Amino acid sequence: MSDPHVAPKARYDAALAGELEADWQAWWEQDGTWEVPNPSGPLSQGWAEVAGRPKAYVLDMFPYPSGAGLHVGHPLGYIGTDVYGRYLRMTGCNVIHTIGYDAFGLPAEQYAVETGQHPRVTTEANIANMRRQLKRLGLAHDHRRAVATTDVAYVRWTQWIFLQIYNSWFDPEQHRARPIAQLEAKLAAEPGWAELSEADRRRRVDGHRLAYRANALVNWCPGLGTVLANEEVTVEGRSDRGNFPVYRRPLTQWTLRITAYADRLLADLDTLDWPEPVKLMQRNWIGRSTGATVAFASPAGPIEVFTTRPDTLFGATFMVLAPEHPLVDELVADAWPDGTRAAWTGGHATPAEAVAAYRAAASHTTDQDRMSDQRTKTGVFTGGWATNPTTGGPIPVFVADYVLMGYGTGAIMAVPAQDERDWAFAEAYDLDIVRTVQPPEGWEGGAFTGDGPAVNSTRTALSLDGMGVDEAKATITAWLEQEGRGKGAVTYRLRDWLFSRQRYWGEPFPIVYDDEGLPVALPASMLPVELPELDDFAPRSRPDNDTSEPEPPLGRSQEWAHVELDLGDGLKRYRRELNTMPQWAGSCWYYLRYLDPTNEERFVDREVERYWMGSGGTAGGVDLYVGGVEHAVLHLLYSRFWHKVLFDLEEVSTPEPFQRLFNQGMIGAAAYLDDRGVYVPAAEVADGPDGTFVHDGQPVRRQLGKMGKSLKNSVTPDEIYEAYGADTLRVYEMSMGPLDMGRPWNTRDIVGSHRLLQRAWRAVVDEDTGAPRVVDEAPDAATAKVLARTVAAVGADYGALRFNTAVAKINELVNHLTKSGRCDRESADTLALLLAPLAPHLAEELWRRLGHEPSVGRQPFPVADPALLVDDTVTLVVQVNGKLRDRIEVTPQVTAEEAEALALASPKVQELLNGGAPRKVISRPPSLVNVVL
RNA sequence: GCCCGGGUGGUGGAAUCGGCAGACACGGAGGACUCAAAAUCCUCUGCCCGAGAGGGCGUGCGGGUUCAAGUCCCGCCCCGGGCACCA
Repeated sequence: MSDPHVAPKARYDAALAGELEADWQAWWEQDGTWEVPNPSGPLSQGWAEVAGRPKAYVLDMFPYPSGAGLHVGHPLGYIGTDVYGRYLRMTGCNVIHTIGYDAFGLPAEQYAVETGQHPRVTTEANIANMRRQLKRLGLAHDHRRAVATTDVAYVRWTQWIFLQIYNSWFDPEQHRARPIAQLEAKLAAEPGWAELSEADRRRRVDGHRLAYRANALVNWCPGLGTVLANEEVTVEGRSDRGNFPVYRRPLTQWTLRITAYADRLLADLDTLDWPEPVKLMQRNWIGRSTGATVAFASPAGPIEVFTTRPDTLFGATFMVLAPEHPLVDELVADAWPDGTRAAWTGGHATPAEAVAAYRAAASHTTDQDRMSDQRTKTGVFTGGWATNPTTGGPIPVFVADYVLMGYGTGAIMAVPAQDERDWAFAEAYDLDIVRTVQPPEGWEGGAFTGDGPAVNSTRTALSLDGMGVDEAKATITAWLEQEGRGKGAVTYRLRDWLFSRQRYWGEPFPIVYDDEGLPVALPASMLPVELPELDDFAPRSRPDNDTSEPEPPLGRSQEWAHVELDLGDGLKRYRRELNTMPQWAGSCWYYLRYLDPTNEERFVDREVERYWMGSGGTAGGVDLYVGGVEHAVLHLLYSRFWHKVLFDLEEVSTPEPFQRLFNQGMIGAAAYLDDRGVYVPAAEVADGPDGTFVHDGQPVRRQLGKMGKSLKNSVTPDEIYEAYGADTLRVYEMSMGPLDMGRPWNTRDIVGSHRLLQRAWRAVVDEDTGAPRVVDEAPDAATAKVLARTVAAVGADYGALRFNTAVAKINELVNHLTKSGRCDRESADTLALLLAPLAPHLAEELWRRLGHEPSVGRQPFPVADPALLVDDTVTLVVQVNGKLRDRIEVTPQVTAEEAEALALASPKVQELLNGGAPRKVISRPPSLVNVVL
């Protein structure tokens, strides 16, 4: 007796999907289906077959191997690039695609501090788990090329690139980096060089390198014995972990001279096919401002300011210095001078007292707080006066934290009439306001920042009155230059890149210090510099009042920190650099290592790099780079900077790394809170009445946002693999909406994608026997048309990353085949080919059962017969006054006159015309006629 | 506050060039098959009025341009993301 509960044995369900997905993944692996050859070197086997094809470099932003593993939001981009890469391969491209791991970083180190487990151990375990989860998706990656930034062989070349940067300087004349030896030769020819000591010469040269040491403020937390990242510091200025006080203190840090490249980083954005918002963010981040520097005379010497509005100089009625500005101490007067107004003193007896109190308060204010808007302006008078160079009159000098030491010169001339912040400060502190730009009639606001004729701007030989802003700027700048009081200048918001971290789990610097304390670069032959083994990763806690130098974890290993080396002048003792590089270092160049992952001679072979990064008439580089918009600035800017240095040094062939960038959206999810504000498992929430939500009989509140463990709304790919298989997950994620838009995850909807694959399977394969059920006949006329339309549309959609509409078109084809109840061979073959990029395991299986040799992924993508794309008749829409009134089937060749006649003859139109004549007829054959009454 | 996205049925979304709004899917309703159910297949499914034929309304809100607006322009509202008190 047969059990009626058992489904047909060859039905495409989760079990069968899981089985054939495992089989095909094993087959691909063994066959090397997705391995792609290089033009030369160890990976060049099979090159001859593909040499003539166009190349395509498809790249994902690589993941951090977190211990939490993946949720279904993570692989969205990876599936997108996989479908795209598979499609390109089927259209004849030589596609390179793989994925690696950005594996240095804080979480592994913190875990090590807590458990004593070596970060390498946890990192490798996490990578293994993530690799398993990703492999299950069936991505067409060349796994031979996968690298992790923590691989010793990879670290070696990260260090090597650092050495290239270190051993370079930026030549402002040629506007590019050049080897440091060329600078040395140039300096040696200058007078006075011979008199310098050896150490002074080195200091001179070091001052020009692209990697240099400078003092920078760090978040030092004695209680934890470590330096903290900004995100580890609370708004109250205490440590996230342990709630210890955190102090901003200067520390000698490695810094990369990215500002030298500001202009090129800005200009070359125009050559890139990137989303405009990302370009805009980079432009704003670089923040180029043009204006002038102006020197104001003061008893403490000239105070230099930068302004974008030199035309308003006559209206500068006071100056403001940042609390950290070095001239503040010299400006502070012994007593409040004559002319000091009550509001200026902050209630203190002397300027010194007032400034000291203000500075103390400012040092407790966090950056975040200082940057927050709408905060009332605070400040205090220094008791010092400066001279406005145009009017010659004295103006008071204030200290206020709305001026930042890190931007411009750390000092401003305040022009309240034309600057909103200065206006607010002037109002609060009873300062003079002089308009130098005439606001429009009826202006009632405060500061006027727009264009208008200059007023109140005349003094003996100089007058700006009546000029517009641009003319006034040019005139005053020329005057400043002539008087030697200033000159035209460009300032950037971009600052040099702080490149060292007081961490264990990062790349050690290939730098040692000699007995004079000067840095010496190790030769490339001594790379890699490996991390010392430590047993205890926990930093030593110190008392709060401890002011000794923070010591990075690498200092823990004394035998590592001190070495005896022969660096060309005999065996000597050196002290190693104890800082490590930031996580950004490894992610700056991984796309180059994918190209040539095992090369021991170079970071990437020249010929291999030229081939894969080569340009098709554009700036060149990676053909498609997909990742989250959260990397719009830092990673993408740092990476472009490294690439440009390597380009200048002729190590890579293109000026830009990523020709085309695409930001995939984030998969969000609903989280639910009960009336106590506690998250309840989202999977257990049911719909209540009137759009409300219920958990366990109690109403709960919905909150849309990210997916996360703590929000109790995480869905892992593993549960979806289990319930439907990987192909269903792929199809679902691609069908949810446009790839670049965020969208909520909804497990309920997946079944639709599963049913699509089931129906496709059922159209081709007999569910009872597993044999193909195709008829060896040509498709009927209607089917042939549907096929052609689908092929054309799906191909276009794949190529344009419109996967959601591609899925819809395939759905229509499958619906047609299901409805016709008959599947001819051409339809079946075509269906398998169309599905190959999207649902590759199912497509391989259909292809094999249809009697073909694998792999379907190596077949050419179908091309539609253009004759079948032309319809015999089209629907002519007939509107009266813009409203749809009738539809008429016409030939596509219908003329405007014919269409108009047909429309007017329509009974509907006749009825509405009611014997009269239309006022006007718009005829747009063959799609539309609009009759205007 | 500024900058960038977005707002279309019960839900996710489609409409790529100013020309039929709502493709496709989820959910829902009904039917076929079945002893019954699951699965599958078929039909319907924006809202309102109407027995029906049909009619009216409809893409966040208010205006405008146009023969014609989801799409273009002006002014608002709401949601999401980003940020720099940048002189």
